[in-house]
Amino acid sequence: MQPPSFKQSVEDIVRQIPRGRLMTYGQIAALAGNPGAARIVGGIAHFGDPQLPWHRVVNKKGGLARGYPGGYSAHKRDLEYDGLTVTDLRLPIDDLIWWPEDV
DNA sequence: CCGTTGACCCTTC
DNA sequence: AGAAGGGCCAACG
Repeated sequence: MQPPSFKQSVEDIVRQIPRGRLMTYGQIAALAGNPGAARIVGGIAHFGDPQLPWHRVVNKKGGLARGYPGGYSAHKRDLEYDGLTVTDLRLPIDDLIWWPEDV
């Protein structure tokens, strides 16, 4: 059987991000088998499955997503709904970053 | 098949 | 500390 497409892998990973935890685009890309394809993850975020918790995906700086529908406010609100605290459009990713292995 | 695109990342000024 | 540029690679038309 053929390996799942990159897009498929990314969506599968995002789906597993637990509430209150975060992952970076580059991190997801690497787990999906393509380190460096962080931009692709962003593209999937925009055109991929809207049901997935994309609000738990942030960039390496811990900053909110640029093209998030509704803007930073919407993204921030969704994160706070997960119990997180957003300060100045940024997050303490060092403490919130999550890896599937942490399960 | 080829060119363009992008919710990024890294190095450098 | 912030701004600018180049690189990266799959998806899409």
